[in-house]
Amino acid sequence: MLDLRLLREQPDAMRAALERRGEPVDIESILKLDAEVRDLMTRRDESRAEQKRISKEVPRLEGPQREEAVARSKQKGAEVTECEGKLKPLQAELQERLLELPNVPDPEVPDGESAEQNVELRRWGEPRKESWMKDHLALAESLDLIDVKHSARFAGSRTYILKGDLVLLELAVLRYALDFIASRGYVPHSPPVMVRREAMEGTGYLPVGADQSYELTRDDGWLVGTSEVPLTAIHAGETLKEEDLPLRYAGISACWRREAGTHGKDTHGVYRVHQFTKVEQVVIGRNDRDETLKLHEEIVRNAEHVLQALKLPYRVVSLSTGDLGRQPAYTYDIETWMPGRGVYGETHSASRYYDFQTRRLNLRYKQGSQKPQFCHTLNNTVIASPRILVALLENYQREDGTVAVPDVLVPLVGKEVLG
RNA sequence: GGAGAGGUGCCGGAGCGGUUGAACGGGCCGGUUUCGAAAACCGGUGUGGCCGCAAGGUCACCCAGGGUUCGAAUCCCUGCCUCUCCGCCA
Repeated sequence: MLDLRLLREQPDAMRAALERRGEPVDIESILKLDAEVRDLMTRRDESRAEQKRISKEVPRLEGPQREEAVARSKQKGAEVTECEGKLKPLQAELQERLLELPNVPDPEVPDGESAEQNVELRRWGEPRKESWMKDHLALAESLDLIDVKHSARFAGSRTYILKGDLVLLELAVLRYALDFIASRGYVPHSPPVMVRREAMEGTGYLPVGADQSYELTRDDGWLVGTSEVPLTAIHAGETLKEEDLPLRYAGISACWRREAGTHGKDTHGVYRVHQFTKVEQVVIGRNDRDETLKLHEEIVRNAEHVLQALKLPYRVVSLSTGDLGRQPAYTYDIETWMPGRGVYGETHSASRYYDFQTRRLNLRYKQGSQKPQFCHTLNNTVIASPRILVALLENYQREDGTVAVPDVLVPLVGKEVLG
């Protein structure tokens, strides 16, 4: 959520910044609503102040004087009720409109209409693509490591069954990622993946984007698409102590995505699925842009470190305004080389939000007697499976049709070759 | 699923219809005292909205949302959460 004060004070600059996302933004009608709301609030408060004054007199009065005071107080009460009747729907609408606005892209975000205009920042490793290489599904099926035919029958599209050694590899890579991120001071959390509306709304996944999440209709609940949601919501409504920041959290959880609007896209194998497991890093920091930029670099480098340990070639790109999600102000994606696809595929997404999420969550901090301020938030993937398995299988396959286990995972898998 | 108890400020804990933003104790901050510290004593100690250059004014907030009343932390209803007991089940 954006700062209403900023919208009031510099509407033109805000509109221009938001419209870089390629959609027209109607700030005027929001400001009009805001003005009406404030006017009604003033009138409401004045009536209520008068009513309070009168009703304090009541116990000291008797007879007709008392009757008269009660009547006047009642009159003021009616005015209050009238103002509130008008105020409520307007406030609800204003809140709704504010929740619908996306974040302001940072000036550094490259202009663009889509992922085509994302800017590559750096590459690591040597991408390999040999003629004998298979894609991950053909490879895994030949080794009996993935079964999508049976899962489709009883669980639907975009589902999968990992089997045999691949289960060990998945657990190993998740464990490796968790151990690594914990060693960097990120406290591991295994959070609920079923959360209330407020947590989804507070992190920006609602109301816009509701069609991307699974809603539990019998109960008040939503399945999260990432543990960013529960981890960022942990301290919602609290005022943290400045000296405790930044909080570095890691989450491991199941993640659920409806993938609405992606029919026919990435349908092969387990690249794009409805349920997956992810180790995530979340940072809750001070309202300090320089520090936030440093933390952003930190979480990207953390992920790069894991990919380098796994010896997977990757590149880092800066998302353009056309590819940037609604909540982040800036996002780096890390794309890992996938020989089967012959391209780099997105495996990580590292975003900074500034105070966009914390305004929604009412998550603040303060130092001593200073005024509370909204925290900044950031997050990034550490490892997401099965997508990372696509990269591991395809990059580690050998000409004889077997798959090697990355050195750093051998102790965790308990073997050097899959199959 | 059934029965009961309860949710008050940083913490503990009063208040149960009017002058209570909230007694009292603890914590924390500042001061007095001290060579220094402890103890003691004195003072201070929430957040948000609106108006205002400011000083300040005003409204709201005692889990949340409704209601009763001239007036609610206090009464009523609903929801959420916690605890105890019973049932059921991993």
